[in-house]
Amino acid sequence: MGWKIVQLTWLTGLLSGGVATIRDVAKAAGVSTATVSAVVNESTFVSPALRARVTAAIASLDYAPLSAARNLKKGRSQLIALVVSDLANPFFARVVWSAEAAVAAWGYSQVIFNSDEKPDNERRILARIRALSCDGVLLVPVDTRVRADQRDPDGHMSPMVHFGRIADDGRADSVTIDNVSAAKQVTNYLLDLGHRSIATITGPSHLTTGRGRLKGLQEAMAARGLAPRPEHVRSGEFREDVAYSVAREIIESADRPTALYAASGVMALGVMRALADLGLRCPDDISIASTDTIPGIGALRPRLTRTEHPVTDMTNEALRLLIDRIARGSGATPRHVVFQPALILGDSCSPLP
Amino acid sequence: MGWKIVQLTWLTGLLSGGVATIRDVAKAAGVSTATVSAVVNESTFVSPALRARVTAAIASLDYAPLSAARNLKKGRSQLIALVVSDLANPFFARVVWSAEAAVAAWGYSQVIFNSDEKPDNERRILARIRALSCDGVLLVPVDTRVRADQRDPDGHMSPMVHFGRIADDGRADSVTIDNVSAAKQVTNYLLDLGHRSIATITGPSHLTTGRGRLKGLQEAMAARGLAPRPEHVRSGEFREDVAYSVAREIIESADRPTALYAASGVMALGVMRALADLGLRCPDDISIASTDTIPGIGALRPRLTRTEHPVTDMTNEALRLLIDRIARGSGATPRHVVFQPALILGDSCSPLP
DNA sequence: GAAATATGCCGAAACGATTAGATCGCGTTT
DNA sequence: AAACGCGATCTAATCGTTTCGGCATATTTC
Repeated sequence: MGWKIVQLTWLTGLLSGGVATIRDVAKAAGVSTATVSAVVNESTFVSPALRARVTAAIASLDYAPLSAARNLKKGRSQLIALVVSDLANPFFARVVWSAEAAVAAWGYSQVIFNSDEKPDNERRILARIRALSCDGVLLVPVDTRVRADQRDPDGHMSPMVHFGRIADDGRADSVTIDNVSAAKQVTNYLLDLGHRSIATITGPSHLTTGRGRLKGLQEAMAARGLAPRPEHVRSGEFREDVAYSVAREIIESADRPTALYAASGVMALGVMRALADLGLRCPDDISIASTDTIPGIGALRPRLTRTEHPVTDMTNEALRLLIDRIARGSGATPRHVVFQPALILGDSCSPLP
Repeated sequence: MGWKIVQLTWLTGLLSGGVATIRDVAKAAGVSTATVSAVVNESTFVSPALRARVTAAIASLDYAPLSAARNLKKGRSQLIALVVSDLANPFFARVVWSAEAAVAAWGYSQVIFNSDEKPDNERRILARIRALSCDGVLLVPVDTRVRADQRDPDGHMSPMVHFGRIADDGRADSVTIDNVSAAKQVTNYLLDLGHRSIATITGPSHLTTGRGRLKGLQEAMAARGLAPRPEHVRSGEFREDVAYSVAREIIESADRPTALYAASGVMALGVMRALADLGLRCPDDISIASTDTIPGIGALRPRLTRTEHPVTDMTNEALRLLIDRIARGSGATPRHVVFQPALILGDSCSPLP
């Protein structure tokens, strides 16, 4: 029972400055650091008696293992990086929200980065992520080029899943939405309503999201022997203000379309605002539909007809892939999971006589 | 010039498995690890010749210092935790966005947590933050009780700034909005329009935000010898669905108020949706005003009259306080910065005849 | 009852960086 | 010319944890 004596000494250890270390705990409990570690990590069997002493010591010292030290030894950081292309976009805010829960559920913590659609930022961020030695990366890619700098010396890539967009020639795992299908669903709905003059405000053509949604619209129209008028096809950043001004142009132009397809939620908002400012009514003057949604869209009248992304499912799946990739290494061939959007009918589109 | 020989050996070091370490670089450049460290950190003067060799070695080995090791030695993690109370709320999504930029500007990275307004979650998160040994915490507090577990052995608190709400008896630095003033500005505006029957849907009374906004409304009315009817004062979580159902109740009740003050942006959305569903028009049937906004509110018609928070300024200031606290330790007395909200006039309120 | 095998715990060497203190040249001063 | 100072670099200890190998002690096996 010699440990009762040393038990008195931990107080000095505690008072002598910083936070309690595993050595303080070991001393207080009268055991070795190996035993404390075993108790903390439940790695090997420890007798109930010692376990109790250690647990008590941990509690009284308010000890918590320092992750920096643990990470150094284990070579992991318990960190997963989420790099989104536009944090101001409610869609990605939603992703952050979903991802936080999923990441926490897997025992990791989530570091957030915003590339703001700028390749330079993306590069900086990826370097930073590497410096932090995050265990995995969830990336909404901005730069479509091959990202050689993210490859490790063996030529493999560090654990990374692309989200929402495909880049790097599909060499990374990815979770995306079927953009073509989304646009097709919306376009077919509009065509079924009798619309023939359909305009679209879509995203940048260098992104699979922008390209795919435009392609879907074109294919759906082509299937009925139609095509959008060139001046009715406009692409630009996925931003509310961009959509606002483009919508004004389109609507004020000589041949106003009868329907307008906005390729994202924030764009739809911009379009609606343009309409309101122009004193036009939807769907009486023009039908509006979109892909992707934004929170609070429920308060908007008319109710927007749109396709919605299963964001939570997509995020969970992305994280599953990432965890898997972390566990299994970079050997396996990349997997690409594509989700299907669902058409939500509102009353922002009216049939054409 | 003996280092040319060893230069050939770094390849073996590289091929022999993992990522390059500072020792590999040192060997490749024919210098000591101390010199490499000096070059990397620009801590002491290194001659141009050596610096060049080291830089070249770093580049060819694609070396990046392992933060886990660096953090262990330096006792810092380069991480700042942001704990928000509801990631689903666009207001906090906005905070995350602003904070990301500010945090990055200070050279830190941002770890996100969502307490979801649950004290238990908050406790878990704070423990996690401690384990990660984040250098600082930006916290939207949920639990108003004293957080003893966040105090270090000296009885001081770890660097932490409260955001949006005050808790822990104001022992931590804080950045908040003047909630009373916000509610007063809105209420006075409504009163000036002639409204006398003003209802409010406000936040939980245990939060300074909920309490303050109610207090502002009451004080503004009291200043004119008025008071809201008890059944017109409803408090609940800051959520869209809560506001929706409460709004329906209030509006469908016998004595419908002529104006309704929603204490937050999402609540205002819920109210607007309730109005739309009930087939009522704003401001003809009832005037609506709120505090705090949500992105995309610009598309909403009528334009909402509201007070807005200078979110970016608030976030920047919070981070400034936090950095300061990190640098200066926990000795200094806590500072509390209060921002003033601005009244934005829309057309969701009409004068009463 | 001795040998072989488990069991429970400890000692000490890593992990990869930083940094105080030691060392080594080399130009200045006296 | 000897002593000195100083700047540039290196050596080695250190941060707090995990973990491998070893060592008693307890249990089984013949």
